[in-house]
Amino acid sequence: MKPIRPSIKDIAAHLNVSVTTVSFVLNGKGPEMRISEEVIQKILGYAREINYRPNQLAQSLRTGKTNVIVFMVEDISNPFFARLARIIEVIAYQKGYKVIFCSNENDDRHTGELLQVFRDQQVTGYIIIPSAGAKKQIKALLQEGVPVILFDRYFPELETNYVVIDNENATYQATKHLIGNGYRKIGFVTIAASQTQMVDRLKGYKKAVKEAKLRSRVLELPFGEDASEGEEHMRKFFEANPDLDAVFFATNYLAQQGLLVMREHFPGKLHAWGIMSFDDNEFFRIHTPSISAVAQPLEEIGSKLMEIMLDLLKNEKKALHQVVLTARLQERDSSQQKDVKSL
Amino acid sequence: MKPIRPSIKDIAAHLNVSVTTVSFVLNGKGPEMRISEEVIQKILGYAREINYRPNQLAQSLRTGKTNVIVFMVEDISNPFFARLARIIEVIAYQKGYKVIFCSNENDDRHTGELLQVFRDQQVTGYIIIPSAGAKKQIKALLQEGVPVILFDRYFPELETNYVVIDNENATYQATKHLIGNGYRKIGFVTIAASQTQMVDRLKGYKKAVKEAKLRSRVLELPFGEDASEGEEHMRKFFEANPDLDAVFFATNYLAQQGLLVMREHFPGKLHAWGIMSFDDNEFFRIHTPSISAVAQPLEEIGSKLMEIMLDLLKNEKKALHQVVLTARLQERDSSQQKDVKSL
DNA sequence: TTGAAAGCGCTAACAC
DNA sequence: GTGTTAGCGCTTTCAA
Repeated sequence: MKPIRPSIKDIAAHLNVSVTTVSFVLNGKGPEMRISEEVIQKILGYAREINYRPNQLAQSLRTGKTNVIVFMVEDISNPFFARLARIIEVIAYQKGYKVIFCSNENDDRHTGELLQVFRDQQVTGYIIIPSAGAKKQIKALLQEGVPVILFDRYFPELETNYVVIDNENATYQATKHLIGNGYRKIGFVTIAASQTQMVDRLKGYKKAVKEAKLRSRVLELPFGEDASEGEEHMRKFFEANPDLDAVFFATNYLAQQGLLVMREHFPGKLHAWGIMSFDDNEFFRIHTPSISAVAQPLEEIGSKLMEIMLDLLKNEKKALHQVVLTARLQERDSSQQKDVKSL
Repeated sequence: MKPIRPSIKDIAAHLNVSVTTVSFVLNGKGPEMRISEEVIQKILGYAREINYRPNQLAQSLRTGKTNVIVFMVEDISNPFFARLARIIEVIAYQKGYKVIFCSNENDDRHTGELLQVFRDQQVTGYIIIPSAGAKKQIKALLQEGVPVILFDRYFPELETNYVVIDNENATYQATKHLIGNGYRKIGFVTIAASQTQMVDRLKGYKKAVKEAKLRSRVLELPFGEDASEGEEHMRKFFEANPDLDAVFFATNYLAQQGLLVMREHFPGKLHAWGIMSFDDNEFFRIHTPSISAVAQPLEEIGSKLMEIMLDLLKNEKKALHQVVLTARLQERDSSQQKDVKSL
């Protein structure tokens, strides 16, 4: 039933030329190999006629290139990653690459296992958000010489390509924005993690608070907690700090949990407090009050990642690309002038 | 620099056995082929020692099986699809399959192009949300004999595997719930599409409304509009129907757009109207008022899809799996008893 | 200018 | 029980 797909051999046989000639022509090396125009046209024409499509498996086996790019994130169902995936996908398919995606759940063992699988698959390139302790695995990958790009965070000690945003400056500016709008007792909710991006965000907050001679009030949630535990911690933190007048969530899921806590336990604060989140989100526009956020430039991150990837794939001598992009502060109602808000 | 990966041949050479023996043993056919326990252990031991991993490309070229499953949805950045992707992913990797995902943008040409690419890649199985006019492409795929499962919607005229939910009954029940809670003038916002799931949702709404001897008020947005056009249409619809006391959005992104419109142009209605959405969402819990929704059983859909896929992959004689799952009504504040609400 | 042939790593029919 | 060998479909060196 399954129609036998024509192979290069069939073409050669039909046209009374050798497979070599066909292969050369099909790979655009006809002119280079000085194959006669007549033969070239004959082959191209027939290939089109029978709708010839090369067997990519065979091609890959031979060349060692699979044209598959892995996109590994913490959790593909996180809207931030999902939207990025979408952007990467579009560019990759345009350029003839396929994307395999996967979630490492921020777990080192899982990261290692997945990378093992992909190595077996001879994956062509990697775009990775590394889990906290994945330095060794990443290093091993680098040593194989395959293109690897980290993003969102990176290992300063490792000479890798990466695309990140200026987390420190972004939180610094956003915190200053809150201060500028009259907030003085700003809580910062983050997770206890040594990952560069979280460290930098905390740094930015502390810098702004210190400059304004305010006291920093940080809640560091234990790493790896589930949502309900996090919510419980936040509830206690808000309770223990009744004088807070603003809160800054260091990631979008922390904001999500925090908003829920506020809604359920401190409904009054929802409109009284200044609220700021890292990572923007469609729903922050819809929420009442609408939530101000540090918006990562998703399009830019995605296209930069692919631009670098394509460059690494093309050029034998691999340059080092380390890109820091600027985030944008999306001001909304939740961070409006304090006095105006509390009216 | 790149360490040469040991091949089956290396093992054979090192152990003074033939590649056949090695191949059999490694594929667990040792006992079947009555290869001596001693040789089996020797091969297994050495393979483990040098950390042998088969070249999957060669394996695939030979067997024609790639162990790659395609997961094609409208838009992977839609949270509904992203969460489903996550569920599929976990199961697939556990079973030794890889998942390639892609978005067809609900566009037939795009669907066709993607399928072409995957056919070239010798993809092992397909899980697809078909775009509206993709019947022909799906049919072609079926004829190749590869496992195909549709979900979310399907083509009744095509004998395919599918996993869907009982859209009609779900909207019927949800509409009855609104009616039961005192709402009488319920608008239904949907898109003009012939896709089974949208047709069924509208049907369910109409049935409930008719049974209650109420008038149906439907806004059918033109297919393929962008968000801002949709919002404009909704604004006009709400304006033209000032007596509405509830609104039912037929998809999560329509709800998203609608909530924004209400927030910006009819803030009073946000608390006065009954609101219901199809497809649940984390943010519906956080929203004020929290939004009631018809929740699709994501876990169940995902595991059912993979269960069917694994069955199709395993069994030569392929059974037909047509599964209809039940959605769950998630009642929240936005659909509370009308009189209670308007207090 | 074109063709023959080796071989990528693996499977499996067939031979011994 | 184990080995020989012919491919899977393609690229590429070498020879003509």
